[in-house]
Order: sequence, then C-alpha cells, then structure tokens
Amino acid sequence: MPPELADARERFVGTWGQMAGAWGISRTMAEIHALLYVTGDALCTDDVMAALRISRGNASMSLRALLDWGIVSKTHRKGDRKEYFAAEQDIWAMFRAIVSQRLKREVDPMIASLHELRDLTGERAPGVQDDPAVAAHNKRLEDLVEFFETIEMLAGRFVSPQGEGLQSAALRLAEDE
Amino acid sequence: MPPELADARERFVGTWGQMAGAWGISRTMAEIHALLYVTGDALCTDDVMAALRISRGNASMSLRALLDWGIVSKTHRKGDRKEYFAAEQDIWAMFRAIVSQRLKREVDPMIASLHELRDLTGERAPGVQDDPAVAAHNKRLEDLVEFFETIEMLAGRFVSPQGEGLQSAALRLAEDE
DNA sequence: ATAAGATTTCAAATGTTTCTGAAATAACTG
DNA sequence: CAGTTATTTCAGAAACATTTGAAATCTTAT
Repeated sequence: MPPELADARERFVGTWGQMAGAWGISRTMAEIHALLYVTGDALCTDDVMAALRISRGNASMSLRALLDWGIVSKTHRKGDRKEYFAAEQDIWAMFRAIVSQRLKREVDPMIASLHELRDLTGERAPGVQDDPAVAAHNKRLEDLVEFFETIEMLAGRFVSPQGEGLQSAALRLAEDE
Repeated sequence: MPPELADARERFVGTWGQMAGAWGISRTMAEIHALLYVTGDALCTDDVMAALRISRGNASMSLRALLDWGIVSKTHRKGDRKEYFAAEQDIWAMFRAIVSQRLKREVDPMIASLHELRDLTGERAPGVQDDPAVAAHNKRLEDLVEFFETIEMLAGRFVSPQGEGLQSAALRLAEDE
C-alpha cells in the first residue's frame, strides 16, 4: 500500500470520528465505521483494536452497537473461527439506516409523549378548555404534533424499502425549480 | 392558571429536554427553550432560573447559546432594566434555524475536510493513482463528497429565505405518489 | 468431553461535558 | 459620578459518558 493511502485512510478515520456527534453515535463507533468503510474489506476484532489502539471490550461493544444500527455486518471466513466485520459501502443506504434508527429512537417516543401531553388539557380533560391560556397551549401542542408527524411521514417514505429512495427524492427536489 | 396547565407545561419542559441530544444542544438549553415556547411570553433570567431551578451562570450561558442558534430573541420592556427572552413560536422556523446552524457547524467543515483528503491521493498527488487500491479509495471519497454536497444543496434550499419553505416542500413530497 | 480460541460483560478508571457560585464587568438611574 | 441592578465569565465541582482490562461465557474442533 502506498504510504499516501495509509496516511489518507488514517486521516479519514479522524475526520469521520468528528462527525460522531452529528450522527448520534459515539466517537469510537464512528471511527470503527470509518475504518471499515475506508478499508473496504472485512476486518476482525484484533485488526480494529490494533488500527485504532482501543481495548478489546470497547471494540466488542462498539461493533455490536454498529450492528444494531445496521450499518456494519458480520461475516465468517472458512477455516477461521474469528468474526469479520464490514461496513455498508453505499453511503445512501447507510444514511437511510441511520435515519430509520433515529426515527425509531427519537421521533416515535416524542410523538407518543406529545399525545400524552395533549390528553392532559385536551378535549378529554373537562373544565379547562374554556380558559384562553389553555386554548393557546393546546394550539402549540397541535402544531408540534403536526410537525413531528410530517417529519415522520416524510422520513418514513425515504427509508421505506418499497418507497422511492432518498437519493432520487433528494435529487428531484434539488433539481426542479 | 389552571393547575392542569401548569402541570402540562412542566411535563412539556421535561419531554422537550429529552430531545436535546437529537437537536444537538445541551439539556438545559432545550429546557429553557421549551419553557419559553410553552409559556408563549417573554421571561427574564430570574424567571428562567426559578422555573428550572438552575444557577444564574447556567441561565446566562444557555440563553446566549439559544440566541446564537437563532431560536430565541431578546426584548426589552420600558421602565424595566432586565432583559426578556422569547422563543420563536413557529416550529418550522425553528427547525430551519437549527438545520441552518448544523449545516454551518457540521456539514461545511466535513465537506472541507473531504476536499483536503481528496488532494492527498487525487489527481494532484502524482505517482499513486495507478494503484487499484488508491482508485477504490478515491471512488469512496467521491461518493462521500457527492453525498454531502447533495445534502448541503437540498438543506440549503429548504432554509434559504427566498427558497420554498421546508414545510411546503415536505408536504409536496409527502403527498404526491 | 475438553481444551483452545473468540467474544461478551461489567466494575472501576478515565475522560468529557455541563453546572454552580461568586467575582468581575457592564448598564442604567438619579 | 456614585450607587444600584443586571449580566457575563470562569475555575472548580458535579454529573455524565466512554473506555479499559480481566474474568466469565460462549463456540468450535478434535
């Protein structure tokens, strides 16, 4: 491997690691993902430990978390007892997986909470809906519910297997005037 | 104020606070924003401190950060030396402000880093581009650059003042088959 | 069944972010 | 200008998140 490539890979890992916060994953997870993505090959736990100078426990837990997110997959090699891990190579597929997870982990619970909040002062809570402050409050909650449900519907269409892909939708929106 | 309303507001603050991570802001910032949003009125620092049981320093720093994000504004009242703070009440405007900030803080630097990385092994780096591993690496970087530039363009259109609003674009995409 | 190798778990250590409180600074009033 | 009130700053404290390393568990080959 040319030294330029090794250097470029190492820097890529660092750069991608800085995005961890934006994706909502830990730095090590992002670095492992970067390493697998930029390497292109499947690597075993020891490869990851050596490349990133991290402990076995950390590698194990972070790899499992990446599997949970659905952006890394496990493979086996015949005649080898180790497990090997490879990153999804299609960046759009990876983005869909992340969006899908975050919908489930963040948006769904928020919508559920907003529905509960609505019940506290809504139509089913007798004797309070005449107060103008309560009416204003209910209007705000309605706006939020509508916002999150729109986001959910939009994002759901993007990530659904049968729906149009995010990429094509993005390009369509980005191109037409 | 009916006790149901006070209770509903308090719960809303807690619920919104849990979204802090998803928006990329601290818990206190999210709670202050929630308080201002759900109250509808402008509040002064002492009101915020009392309602959330936080220190003056925390309130001051978090309010300034919310101003920086552009989702809270400062107002004055005649005959009063205190500053009052009010949250943007349009949830779509707030979302646009957040997206706009995160583009600037996260996506722009990532694109810049990817451009730098591309120079390490790209056309301007002589003598390495014949290696197939380098070619594969360059392809991956190209994919990423294209991905982020598409995201940037798309999001930029949503948040630009003269462009169509995010809401209308979202509805357009969500409705048509 | 057992031994070797691979993986997972988790308590303790480390690192990072956020918060407090008091001092310093700034802004207003008369 | 002096006095008063409001705001900002920042070092240390507290809370929170991540990582380590070694023991426990699981897997596979013979």
